[in-house]
Amino acid sequence: MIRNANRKPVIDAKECDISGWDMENCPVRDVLDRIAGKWSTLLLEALSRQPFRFGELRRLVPDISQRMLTQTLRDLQRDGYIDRKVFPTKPPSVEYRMTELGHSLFEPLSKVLQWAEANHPSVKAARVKYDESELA
Amino acid sequence: MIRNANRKPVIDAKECDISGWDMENCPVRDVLDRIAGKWSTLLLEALSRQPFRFGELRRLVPDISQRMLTQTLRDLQRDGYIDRKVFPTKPPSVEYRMTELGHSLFEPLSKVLQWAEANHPSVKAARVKYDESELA
DNA sequence: AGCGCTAGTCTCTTTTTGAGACCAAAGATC
DNA sequence: GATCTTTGGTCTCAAAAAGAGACTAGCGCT
Repeated sequence: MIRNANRKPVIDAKECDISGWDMENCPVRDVLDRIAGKWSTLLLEALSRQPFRFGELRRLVPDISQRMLTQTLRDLQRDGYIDRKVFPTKPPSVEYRMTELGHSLFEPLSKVLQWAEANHPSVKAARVKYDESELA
Repeated sequence: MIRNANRKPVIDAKECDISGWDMENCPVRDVLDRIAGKWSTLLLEALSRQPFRFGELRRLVPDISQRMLTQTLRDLQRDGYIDRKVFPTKPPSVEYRMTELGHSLFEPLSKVLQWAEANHPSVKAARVKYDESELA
């Protein structure tokens, strides 16, 4: 006998909210939407090591456009992860340096990076397996 | 005396490569580009608790479009973080369940989520401060 | 005189994302 | 028995975001 699709859901959505998930004004989303960008993590990793100047970062991440570099740095600065310091040279040079807040964020974040490095083979294997099964 | 902007860079990009950063075939980028999406983390958090069906996830994350839900789930499945199980009901029902790999990823990832929740006030404060200084 | 360096901005094109209609078959409702 | 709902999607079109590349200004070097 085929079960009805309208079987009872695994759990009601409202119950899940109770278990500590507030959709409106969600802190996790608010914070993560910023560091989840394509370039944010990369820049944070670089700056976690030491301060860098704009051009250095550009050379360090060759396939980032100047536009996105500027924008991502500004976003990170706005959220308080990095400091921007302008030296009154001609032409002016700018140094980006990770703040305390940035370092405290990077601590757990680096664990994810380590996981990524360690489990890259598993992920690649999963992809191959998926693509093969799709092909059929 | 004003320093020349052509002062020696803090460090040469090549040196940074030596300290363990391979730009081509970078595992960190390859893995993170997937979980860095706007929705991935949200779905992983939900599925880390328990399996959910498509419609349940849609109701749980109300502002995701069906299109992006489908696509994100497929990406997560392809990378081996979740399993997709179809029940031959009419209409068919589909259950998404986190794999072992997914759980092992979520362990460090949840630390970042916790950080986000804990430090949300600091981030919001930083934004206010930044916006005020920009306003001037 | 001409080139390169600095840290960006501006514009244009391409890619990604979002909103919503549409699907087919079965169950529930009226 | 006609209609409405529900399932898990796909398809199309519009809007937003990202990428590519030109352009800026003042100084040093050749």
